[in-house]
Amino acid sequence: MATVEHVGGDDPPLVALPATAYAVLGLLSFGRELSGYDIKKWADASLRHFYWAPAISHIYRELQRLEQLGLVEGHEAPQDGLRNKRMYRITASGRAAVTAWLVESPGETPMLKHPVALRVWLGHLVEPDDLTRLLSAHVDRLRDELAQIEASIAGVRGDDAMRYPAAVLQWAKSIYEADLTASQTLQQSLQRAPDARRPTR
Amino acid sequence: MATVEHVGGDDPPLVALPATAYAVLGLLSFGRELSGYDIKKWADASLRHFYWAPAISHIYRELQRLEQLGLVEGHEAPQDGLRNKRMYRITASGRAAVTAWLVESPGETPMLKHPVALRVWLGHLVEPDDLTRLLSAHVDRLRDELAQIEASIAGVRGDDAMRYPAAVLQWAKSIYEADLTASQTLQQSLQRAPDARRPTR
DNA sequence: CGTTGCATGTAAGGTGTTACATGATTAC
DNA sequence: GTAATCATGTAACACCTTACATGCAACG
Repeated sequence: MATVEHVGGDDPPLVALPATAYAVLGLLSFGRELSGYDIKKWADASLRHFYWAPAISHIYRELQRLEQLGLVEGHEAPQDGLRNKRMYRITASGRAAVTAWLVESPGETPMLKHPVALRVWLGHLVEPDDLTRLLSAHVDRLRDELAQIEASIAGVRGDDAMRYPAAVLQWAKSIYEADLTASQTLQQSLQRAPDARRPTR
Repeated sequence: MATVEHVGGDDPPLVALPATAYAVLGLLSFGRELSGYDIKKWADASLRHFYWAPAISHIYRELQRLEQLGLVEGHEAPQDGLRNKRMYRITASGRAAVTAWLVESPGETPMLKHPVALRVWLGHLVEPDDLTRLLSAHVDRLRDELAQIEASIAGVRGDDAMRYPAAVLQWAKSIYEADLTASQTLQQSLQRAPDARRPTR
């Protein structure tokens, strides 16, 4: 991967990168200059809820790669007192690359990696009480996450390009709400019909 | 990682393994002997919907590691005409390890990696029609997945330990249904309030 | 007669993580 | 004074995937 292939008329270049690289490029496609640190914060507030919670070190390496490929441009921005920032902006070919990826790549299947579900799935190995506690903690965490999503929605500037991020956060909110109610239902159904025997332990 | 640490009274040993290793161990904890191939099929029919869709090669390597750690035991099972199967069963210390992990490890946060959401989030880069088509395709895929989940639920044997897998599949069904309705709502909301200007492209 | 299913495994390499190094400023 | 925030980056390494190698049986 990470090789640049010229396809068809030699322009625009189609770049084979992982989806997460396009996510970083996408964050820069809203027009503002961002530092690696800015990207991390924005990703944590927004992208995290439906796509990715990147490690900060990973973002820095991704930005280096994207710069080598000419998809972003970085420059030092002196900060008084503080350490210099390195600010990045997307290039024309970067913008073309994300757009091409969006249109051409046939969207992979979504994936849900839910450790709580995995634990309940293995419920026969633990005491029923353990599951109840697990699900309660999960519901609490969901309430937290829902509050954060609402804060992110409130924080979105009302301009044009931001319509889509706002709409997706709204969609994400529905998903987490569904998780919340389904988890409560699950908890109740496990209590209502408790095991006759001891768990196989 | 993958080192065995003895904690406290030297028994049971606490094993530091990735969650996916415990998923494989968990599949074996239902008591039946399974081959790598069996595990792959079962994971694809069940685990995939809420946790993991492992590569078959990964499963084979994971089983090797688990055997070296003494958490599973494998033996050759001659098949007439066909290639030999290598069947695995969980050991007592394997069962102790999964159970300890379930009880002690404080469940990581779930993660949702949703390429469709990412694309809609970047909606300002594409034509509105592209998003409509994307969401339609997504809804179709969801209907497929829901049908598969229902098939898996129907295929679950009605015995004792299988209560939990059935309950989790039911939970997963709710999540996918929520995705379906939220995606339809999203699609409509994007059509109802179309962009005044051309997309910034 | 080609594809799909059954069945196992190795090799190579990309993706993404944690740990570490560094250092100023602000808040408790 | 100690923690948190701002800010960037390297090194090491674990995780997991794709590609490849192999081969029989059954279905259309």
